[in-house]
Amino acid sequence: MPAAIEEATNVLKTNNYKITKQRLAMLNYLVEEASKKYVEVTKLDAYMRESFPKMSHNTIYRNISEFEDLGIVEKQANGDHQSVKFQCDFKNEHHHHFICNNCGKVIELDDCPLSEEIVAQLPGCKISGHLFQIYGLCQECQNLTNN
Amino acid sequence: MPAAIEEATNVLKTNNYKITKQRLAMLNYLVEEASKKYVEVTKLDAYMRESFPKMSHNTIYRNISEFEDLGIVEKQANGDHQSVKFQCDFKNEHHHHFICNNCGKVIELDDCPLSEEIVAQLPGCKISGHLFQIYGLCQECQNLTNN
DNA sequence: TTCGGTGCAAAGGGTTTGCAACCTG
DNA sequence: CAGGTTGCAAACCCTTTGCACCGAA
Repeated sequence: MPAAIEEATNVLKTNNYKITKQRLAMLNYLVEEASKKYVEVTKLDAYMRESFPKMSHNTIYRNISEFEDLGIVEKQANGDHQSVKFQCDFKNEHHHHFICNNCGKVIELDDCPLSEEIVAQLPGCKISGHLFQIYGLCQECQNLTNN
Repeated sequence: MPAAIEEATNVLKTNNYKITKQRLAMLNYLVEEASKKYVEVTKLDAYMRESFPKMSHNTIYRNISEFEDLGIVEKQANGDHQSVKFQCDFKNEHHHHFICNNCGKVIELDDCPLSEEIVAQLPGCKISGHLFQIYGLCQECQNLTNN
């Protein structure tokens, strides 16, 4: 069993969630397909139901939601679609991403742009979070579209 | 007629869109309610159909989409909801926002965090855009929730 | 054995579509 | 008057819900 999946199942166990075939199948897919890029939830749903025809939307969506609560998965609303990414480390380290518009690939950035000068522009505001993402085409996808 | 609406109708005319009662009603609402904050499209839809019971979803959603194409409106996907904000100046000046999680109020920031150091971390990538938003509670909403 | 997890099927909510009638320019 | 725009109603897609059965611990 890959380390990432073992980590994830430990998180589940620790939080009194049971390890089921369906959850393992979803984790497998996420580790394979969504470790370095965001995958649309609808694609995950379609894939799971193709591979395991009896699996229900119910199971898929509820588990994704639980994975999110546990920090196993990161969810974001990009355009009209919800996408998820497997959280390789569960340390919840603060980081930002470049995201390829074509393939969804993610590149982590070193810096966080939330400087003190910016905070100073928001007197009286209680800041609870922020979002910083860069969009574009990764090198591979540029090559593809040039052909 | 408020200047903002005149500006918007000019954009419409310039692009060969007709000025209809419905579009004016929507612009009015947007100028009133969505000039300094994001408003959920569903709220706009509900309000328009309450004020003008014969107005159809069709009209509302298509017009919002056209307004977006023309730069009259800014759309964003926040969580599960689509929200829109009226673009006060159509100059498409580059700026970022603090957005209040409670009332949707927007405060413009002076700085853009896309530095050269960050770009340098993405060799070979073609950057097409970026997003930087700070979330939290504005002063007014903090006071409300404390009561 | 127990209760959390699942499959099934149906409902729900937001958004889009097709088309005839309408109205702006 | 013509073609863009609208209203109506239904379809659509994604997601959630209710409930009886199942199976991990």
